[in-house]
Amino acid sequence: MYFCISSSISVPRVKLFDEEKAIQKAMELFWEKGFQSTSLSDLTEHLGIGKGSFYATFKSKEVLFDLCFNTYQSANVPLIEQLLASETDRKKGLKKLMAFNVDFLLGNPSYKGCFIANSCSEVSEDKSDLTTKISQHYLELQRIIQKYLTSGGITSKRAKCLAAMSVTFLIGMSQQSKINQDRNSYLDSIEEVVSLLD
Amino acid sequence: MYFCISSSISVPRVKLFDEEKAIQKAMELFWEKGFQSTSLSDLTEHLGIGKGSFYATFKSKEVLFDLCFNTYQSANVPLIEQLLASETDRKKGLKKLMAFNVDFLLGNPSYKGCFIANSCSEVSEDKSDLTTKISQHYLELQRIIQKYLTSGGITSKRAKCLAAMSVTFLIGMSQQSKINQDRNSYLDSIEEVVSLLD
DNA sequence: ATAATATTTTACCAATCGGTACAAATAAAT
DNA sequence: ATTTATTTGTACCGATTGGTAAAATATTAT
Repeated sequence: MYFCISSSISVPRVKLFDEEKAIQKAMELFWEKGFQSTSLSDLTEHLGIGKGSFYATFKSKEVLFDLCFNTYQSANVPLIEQLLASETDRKKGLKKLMAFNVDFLLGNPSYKGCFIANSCSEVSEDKSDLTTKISQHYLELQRIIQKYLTSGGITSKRAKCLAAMSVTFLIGMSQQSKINQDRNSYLDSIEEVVSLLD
Repeated sequence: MYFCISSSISVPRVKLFDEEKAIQKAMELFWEKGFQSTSLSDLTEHLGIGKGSFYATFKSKEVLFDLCFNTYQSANVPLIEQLLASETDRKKGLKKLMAFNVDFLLGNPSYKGCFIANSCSEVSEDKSDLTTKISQHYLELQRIIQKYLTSGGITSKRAKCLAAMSVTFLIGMSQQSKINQDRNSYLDSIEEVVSLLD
């Protein structure tokens, strides 16, 4: 005698596309075109899936954008920390970070700036959550740089100012890189900025 | 004896709305929302005119945007030149320019950054003319600052670097101001930047 | 093979997009 | 007041927007 409690459970077909890779692709598209200018058609076409699959896996365009934001952020922050940790000389470290940013911005020919810096242009009165996410990202970035400088012997107050200034400068390069791709000019500017650590 | 060639010329009604003021209003709207996110309905509603009048006076949304760009630019460049000219001490002058920019960015509660810096986010592969316009604006701004510094005794090479760095920093503040309105933080950063002139 | 179940495609939704055509309204000159 | 030129508001255009519903498809367990 069997106690067969709802025995007929069938496991159906598995997902045919890799969700992680889809987010990655979506991120690249949002990165290149921005949130507003990226249409559902753009997304489904670029991801190679239909609308039904899109809304079945990601609830909406905004939710997917949020996922992309998180993906970008969680990939870049450790990169920055690691980059700074690899250089004990504080001036060289900050310079390396900024030069890396230039390579990052001018590396691919699409000139799409930085995903998060670009997102500053997508904020509106009804997207306060995005605003806070961006804000917190830059606060974290500033905190990382500040900590790096203070641990190098710079006073806390000055390190905070220099870190804030660096973040602003990095954002500036991100935005300006869409217009001006003069690599040497950026490197010269960086040289000036880091000379503040002399 | 008269030579009356086509005598029956009637002068019709005059325009009912001030085109200049309309451009001004449109500029504020584009400034606040960006080009893409500003719809024709937004424009006609905000300008208080119908669609017919809109396309009769301005050929298209893009043409109007171009007019707004020119208006903004031709209003701001002289302001910057005048501001620098009013201060002989170079460090104080640069500081005044940047502090003015902070006031400008944080002055109104809409947090809409700088019209031109915002426009960097509107460029796409089919808008190369906008790209060049923005590029030329920043080159001019850089040239103004560079000239200001060289005439103050700074070497040409260094003045160029400092000017480029200043422009990047100004763009950074413009973009960041949409997210972070910590006025004192910006002022501290400015203090660091201008200390390069010591 | 068949049943079960998740996925994907297709068709469709109302709303809005930028832009056009045209008739009604209006003001100046006669 | 009529004519004339021009601007104006209204209606409308096809295309596209983000999003939904359900039918069709594919895959696995039985």
